[in-house]
Amino acid sequence: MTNSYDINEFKNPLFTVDSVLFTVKEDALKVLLVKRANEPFIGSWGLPGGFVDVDSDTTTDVTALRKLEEKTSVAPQYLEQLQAFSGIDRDPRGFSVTLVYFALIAAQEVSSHIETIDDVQWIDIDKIDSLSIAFDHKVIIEQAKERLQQKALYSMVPVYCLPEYFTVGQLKSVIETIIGKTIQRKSLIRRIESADMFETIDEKVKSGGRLAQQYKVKPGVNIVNFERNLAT
Amino acid sequence: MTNSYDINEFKNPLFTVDSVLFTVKEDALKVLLVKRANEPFIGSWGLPGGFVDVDSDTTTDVTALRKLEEKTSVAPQYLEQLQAFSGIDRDPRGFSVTLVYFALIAAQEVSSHIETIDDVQWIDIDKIDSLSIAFDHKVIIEQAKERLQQKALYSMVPVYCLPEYFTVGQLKSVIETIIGKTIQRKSLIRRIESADMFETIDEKVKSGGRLAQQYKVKPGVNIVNFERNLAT
DNA sequence: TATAAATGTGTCACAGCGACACAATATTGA
DNA sequence: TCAATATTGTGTCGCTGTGACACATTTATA
Repeated sequence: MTNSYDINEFKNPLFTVDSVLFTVKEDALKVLLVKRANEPFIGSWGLPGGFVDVDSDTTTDVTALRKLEEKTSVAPQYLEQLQAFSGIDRDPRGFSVTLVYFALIAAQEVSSHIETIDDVQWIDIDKIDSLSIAFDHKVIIEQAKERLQQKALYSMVPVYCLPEYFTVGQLKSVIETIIGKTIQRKSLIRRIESADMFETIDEKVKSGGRLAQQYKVKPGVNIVNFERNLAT
Repeated sequence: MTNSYDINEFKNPLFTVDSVLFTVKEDALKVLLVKRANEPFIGSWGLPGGFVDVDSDTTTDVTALRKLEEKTSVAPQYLEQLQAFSGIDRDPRGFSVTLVYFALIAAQEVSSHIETIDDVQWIDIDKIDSLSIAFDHKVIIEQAKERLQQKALYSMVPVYCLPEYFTVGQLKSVIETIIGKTIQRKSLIRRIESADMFETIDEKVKSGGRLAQQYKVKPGVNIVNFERNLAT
């Protein structure tokens, strides 16, 4: 009934899973890149990823998480599928497909681990152009950036670049770094209050001026999409 | 330099490309389904799709188009990637990945061809639940529907369910069928005028009342995304 | 010729964002 | 001690785009 042998498998495309892991650090949007240890493109920077382990990975989501954890030692706070990139030319070994994920994490969560390694680095998104990047990963990163920027206009995803407790000022700063424009504090507060996805923390925190209210994401809550974009 | 032999290829996941082709016909949202001629799920309805032909397909987009044209004899007016679905259990032959596309076409473009065949049919989206559908295609169709509904709220994609020339009334009807709610004619006209993606046609057309203005999509124009959603 | 049916227009209310003034509360330095 | 400064938080006005709805326009039909 199930053919363990399939005529098409001979020419199955090469299939990999890669992730574009973003964070905001030092007021800049950064991407996690890995110095490639294997051919092709050995020595170039590329996205963290690899082949599916069909014996242990139950889905490609698991593959993406596994590969990210190998490089960062922690799971990202946000993960979603971006898009698949395919083509006859993008890999010298033949027709290939990369399923790309788009992930977010707070810089603090990984920085201590990253700093001890020199083949895994946070690269400033504005410096990608001047680097030699493997495969079509430069294009992929660009598309992931655009998706993140879009999402920042109509959803609260940027909170996943922040630690568990955060202030309005921190979130405002992260959003502004992502979209490359300033936004109104007032508009952000209105959204935080109407979204109903955050809890206020009793203890306030120093911030250079008046003590700031802290928030955290309500456990198990879904990301809210607003019906309107912020200023373009 | 290029290894024609790769250790991982032995356990490469099964990779296919499927499409959810929508149209609006008789005031209902329909999906093109195909009666499966092969195992697994022989005899069940499933999405049109299949394996990549790595010798002739330059990208998976081409695969999706090729498979759709085999069933409808024409190319869809709109095609975009939806998402990949993967898992160890979704195909009895083992770990598999389906890259799913989401496509739109005017019913008139295909109806004459479809009607002569009985293993390819437009199925009403509300009747999917009561059918036996192959693989996880029921879930996939549901997700594609949600994406289409979202897009209908902030973009003009629904025009691709209409013939070249269309009226405001026709577009209004198609949108309402997709999202399952009524919208304001006035709001739609405002969007048509501000989007700058349509040309008016001199010749007006009968519509049961006053003659209706006709529109067509400007050649080579991109779909406009509005900054605000229609009523939810 | 009146009625029905659809198209097209004018206008008001409402929601949410932008802008900005201003109040509140912390730190810092003279 | 107190003014200057910095950041947070609030109040409010204007603008834009959608919803709602009335009304005018144009066609077919009885």
